[in-house]
Amino acid sequence: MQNGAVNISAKAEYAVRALLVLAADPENKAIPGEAIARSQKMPTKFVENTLVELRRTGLVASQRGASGGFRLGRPAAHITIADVIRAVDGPLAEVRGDRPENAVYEGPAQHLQTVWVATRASLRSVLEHVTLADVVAGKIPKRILKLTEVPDAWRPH
Amino acid sequence: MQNGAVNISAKAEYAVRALLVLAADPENKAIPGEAIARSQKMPTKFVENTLVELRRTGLVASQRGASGGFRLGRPAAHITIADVIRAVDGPLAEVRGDRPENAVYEGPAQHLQTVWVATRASLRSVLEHVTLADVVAGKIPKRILKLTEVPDAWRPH
DNA sequence: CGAAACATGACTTATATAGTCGGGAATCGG
DNA sequence: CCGATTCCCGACTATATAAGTCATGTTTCG
Repeated sequence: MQNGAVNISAKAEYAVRALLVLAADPENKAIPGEAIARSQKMPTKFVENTLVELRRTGLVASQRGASGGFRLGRPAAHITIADVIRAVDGPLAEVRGDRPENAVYEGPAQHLQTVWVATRASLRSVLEHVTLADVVAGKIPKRILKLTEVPDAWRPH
Repeated sequence: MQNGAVNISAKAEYAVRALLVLAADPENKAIPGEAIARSQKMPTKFVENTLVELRRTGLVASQRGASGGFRLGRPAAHITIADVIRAVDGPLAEVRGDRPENAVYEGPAQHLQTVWVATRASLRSVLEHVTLADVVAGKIPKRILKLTEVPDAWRPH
């Protein structure tokens, strides 16, 4: 009972922050892995390894050699936070290691599946609708900002 | 990259299902751990251990000896899914093992914290508003049901 | 008293997480 | 074409969590 039910892993968090650094360059020029990691005070090799993984999924492009580095694979406005998290951590939401739609129950738990599906849907409604460009510009979509304005949204429950 | 970013653990899922069995009894009489586990085909000892944990948090009450068992600690309409998950898995949402409000960033990642807080808020908006009684009765709040009606809500993305 | 049932803690096994490390392969600048 | 830069790849480690199992003790009803 140490980890929360939802846990954005270190790897996923680093990945998002690294891509935000790339997204912040309007010319999308190559930036070395070490510079990316240093600018956000993240563990260099770990982040580099993760960036290479992201290249395989096409989210970033890379160039070797002197004056090489990483750049975004497509415009920052077309990469959502969900895209990044899925690329490094797999499906957004699972129940007992399986997808919510496969969680089928009997008896009094019958309708629990609906709750899990709704949970995933609510996650998607946030993470699939914020792009890297949004975060860099500080322009979070209004509907999502509103969620942070409910009483106690910034406090533990 | 085996586990999704959000993972309802086996323990949490068993806990919810066990409490649903209790919630389904309108007289709230004591039900033995073994009967609870068997009725939902869950591992007996594991579930029993979890129920004892839930007793410590007050969500269930227990009685030893012959004709003993477990019963809900308060009305099913006053226990939300979030209550159960928190009791067994801790905080609903964390980022790199810490609470979202503590995730503070510099530079282009500055506004990322807002995204994490919104994510937690959206989770809460579902899990804190469905009670055990709702699930047993199959009466999921309309606002939440609506989430499951968006296109592809029941399909992997 | 004896059977039923909760209570507790130790134990096991497997997997995931969060990294580090070393060397190889490409590429650019001079 | 040489050498510095930088990505690329795989192996390795340590720690923790997850998901159970098991043995034993303690209450309590009938």
